[in-house]
Amino acid sequence: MNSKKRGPLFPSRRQRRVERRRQEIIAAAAQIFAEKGYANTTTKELADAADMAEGTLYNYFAGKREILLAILNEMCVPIDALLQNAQVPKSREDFVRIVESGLDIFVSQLDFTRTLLTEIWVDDVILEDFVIGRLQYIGAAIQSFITKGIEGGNFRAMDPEITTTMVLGTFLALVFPVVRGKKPAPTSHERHQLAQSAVDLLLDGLRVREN
Amino acid sequence: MNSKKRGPLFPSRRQRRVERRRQEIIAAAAQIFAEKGYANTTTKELADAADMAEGTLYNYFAGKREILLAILNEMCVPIDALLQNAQVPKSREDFVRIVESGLDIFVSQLDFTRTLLTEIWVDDVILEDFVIGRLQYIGAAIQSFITKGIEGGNFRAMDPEITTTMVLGTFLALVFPVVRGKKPAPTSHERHQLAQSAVDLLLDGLRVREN
Amino acid sequence: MNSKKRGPLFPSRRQRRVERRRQEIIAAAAQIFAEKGYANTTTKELADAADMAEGTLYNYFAGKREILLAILNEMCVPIDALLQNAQVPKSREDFVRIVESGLDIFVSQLDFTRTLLTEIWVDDVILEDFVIGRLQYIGAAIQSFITKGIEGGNFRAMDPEITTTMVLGTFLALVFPVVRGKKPAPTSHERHQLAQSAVDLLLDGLRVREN
Amino acid sequence: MNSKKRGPLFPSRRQRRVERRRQEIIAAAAQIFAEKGYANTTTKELADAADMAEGTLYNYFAGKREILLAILNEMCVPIDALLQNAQVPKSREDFVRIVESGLDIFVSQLDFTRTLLTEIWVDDVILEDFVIGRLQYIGAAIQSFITKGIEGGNFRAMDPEITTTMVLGTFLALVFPVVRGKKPAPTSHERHQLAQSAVDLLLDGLRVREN
DNA sequence: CATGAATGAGTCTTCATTCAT
DNA sequence: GATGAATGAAGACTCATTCAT
Repeated sequence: MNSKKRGPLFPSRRQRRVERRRQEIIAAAAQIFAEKGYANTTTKELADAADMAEGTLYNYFAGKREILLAILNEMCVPIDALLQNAQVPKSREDFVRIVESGLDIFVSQLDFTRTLLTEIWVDDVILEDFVIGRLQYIGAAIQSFITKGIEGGNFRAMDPEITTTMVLGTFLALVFPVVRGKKPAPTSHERHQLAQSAVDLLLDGLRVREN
Repeated sequence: MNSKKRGPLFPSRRQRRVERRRQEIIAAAAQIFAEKGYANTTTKELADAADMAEGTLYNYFAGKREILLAILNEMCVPIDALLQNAQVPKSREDFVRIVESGLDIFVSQLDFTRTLLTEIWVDDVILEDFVIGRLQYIGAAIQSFITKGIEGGNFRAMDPEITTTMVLGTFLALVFPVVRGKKPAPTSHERHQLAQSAVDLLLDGLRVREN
Repeated sequence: MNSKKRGPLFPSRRQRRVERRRQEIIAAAAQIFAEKGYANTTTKELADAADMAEGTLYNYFAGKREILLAILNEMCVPIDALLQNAQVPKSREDFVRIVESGLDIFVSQLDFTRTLLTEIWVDDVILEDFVIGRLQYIGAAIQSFITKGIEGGNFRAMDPEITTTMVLGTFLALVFPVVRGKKPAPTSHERHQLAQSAVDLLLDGLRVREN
Repeated sequence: MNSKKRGPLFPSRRQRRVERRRQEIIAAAAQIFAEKGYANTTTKELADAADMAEGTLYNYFAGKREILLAILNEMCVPIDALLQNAQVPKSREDFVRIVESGLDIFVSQLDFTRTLLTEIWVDDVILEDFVIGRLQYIGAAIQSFITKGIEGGNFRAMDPEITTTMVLGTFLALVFPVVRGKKPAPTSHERHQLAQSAVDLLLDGLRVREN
């Protein structure tokens, strides 16, 4: 068996080294991309940030764009894990927990987040490959949650789509100032409170219950 | 009176022609910038889109970046008009009307909107000059609205900041799919309904009133 | 007879107007060329300096280069007059007078002088057409002057060529700081003294006559 | 000791290679600049002359202008060496030797000389940085030489300034035709004779000593 | 594998000249 | 004749990618 092309289950020492190097590049690149945007970043800057020569980058990635795609793939790993594990929420606590987990992910890898949020406005492929499917998945989950609530007599008969939009938008708006460096990243505790407030507001609204 | 340098109230024929030409360039450029982003757009493409030679652009703008800034300035005119005229909402209807007006503006100049939303992730100057001040203004207005509601006993004592975030985020999330061409622009009627739903959801929440 | 193309002896009113306009352009252009050099001057600057639109220049000159050539032609008129009138000097006074006249010409049209002196280092055609012939003419005159002096027993048997070089070089070095704005233009009186000193030095040298 | 950043005393192989390449570029560029002048030379021409791609130039110089400045700096090295070593001349032989050395320098790097002489008419910075100081230094030395001669009773009481001008001008006029390709570069022997003749003429003048 | 010099297509910008008004 | 907007070729400079060492 060719030791150079063993599968990922038993990576050779070299393969592990390669993988480590790729991670270093990805981390360094995410930071620069986050600061200046993909198009305004030169491969020289990437190489410097990763502390290697420009040519070396090309031993690990086919080109600048592949580094970007690798960053976004990397970022999707924890997100997809969350999406897979998360059940459709059955209680307010469930809901809070999921929102909080999302915040955790986005905040714990701010550079990746900003890189993604920057590119989706410009790059159709990225939007398609990394965002749309997941948004639809999330949207479906939320809608299912709402629909069940309506059927169970707990929720008013709101348009599920606008509700979904509201949840996602709130999420985005929470992240934006942090990503743009206009607010410090919230601590773990603050993230919990943010998630609670947001879910609370979503469920019960602003107005006083008159009864 | 010197007809060549009349003020803006009585623009000479030449000045009107220049202004018209600038508008043509701005409109054409906004479309391209929206499609590909500022950094990925060449001046050649701008010129082609405006149906003129590359050099001609420079008779009307000092450079590529000035075209971008002109676009954003242009976009801010109706926004600022709305912000100036809008009173702090006193009723649900007020609130709906303002949200609806905002949607009107963003949707009626989608290219400008997308150009702005694309650049704020990357360009600190643009974020600072075109967005932050206005967001603070809007945020202050919303907070004032909420605070009054709380004082009047109509609103629950929510953190005004998270509420503001929710409003703005919802707004952003409503616009995003349209800007990215994933949804058709809503009709005037749809915009009204969207505004109503969003305000309704914000005020009363998702849950059934139990009384 | 075609009144539009009458010869120069009886210029029509229009032709005089054209000539006047050309002179205005030439004077304005010489100033700019002197300041920034031909290559660094734009036609826009020429037009502004001549207080007309860019296109108008082309009604009077075939192009930017023709303006330059016209300047140099203009400058040659008084020079050629001097060269034609000046006799081979017969006395020290003759010599002083000629040098002084040369200084007069160069100083009285400094912009033209600087323009010429700037371009001869770069432009072979200009060097050939405007300078070389005249230098040779001057050189021949000086040599004739020297040769006669030698024959008459008044001058030592110096190599006439080096002497010519010395005269011309002195002339150039006198003009340089003025042209470059490092010294004010000498007054008429100063020019006379300069000419006297230079001729004196040339004739009798630096050393004390020991007899 | 870090072999990559050793000082100039022990340049690493890389540093030597870089320096060699810079010298190649400088030599090639000086030739082109001399032929066409700085402003009329394109970076493409520079690259072709140096037998490399346009972009490669920018690995060694920050821009076109830096190449020009490097040329002039290069040219100043031997000049400054001469100026530092040369004593104020005490004898005719001293004087001849210095003039001859100057001719050697200018003639041995004709392209540099022409480049310099071309730009000083147009470029104030270059005039200031590369010429004026050195001219003043030379002028002061000549004046000192003359003053001493006057005090020692050997020289007539000429205005030292005009004498300085004459020396420098002669020098310039000697160089001009060679620089402009109108005369072949003088051989070493000819340079010696030129220097002798010039100094001789300067000291004793043209006229026969009558005693 | 690492390096970084070399490459040259591509970018933004300038400007001499033309031409419709 | 006068104007100045339009033109587009050309220029200085950048940068992703390649490849010899």
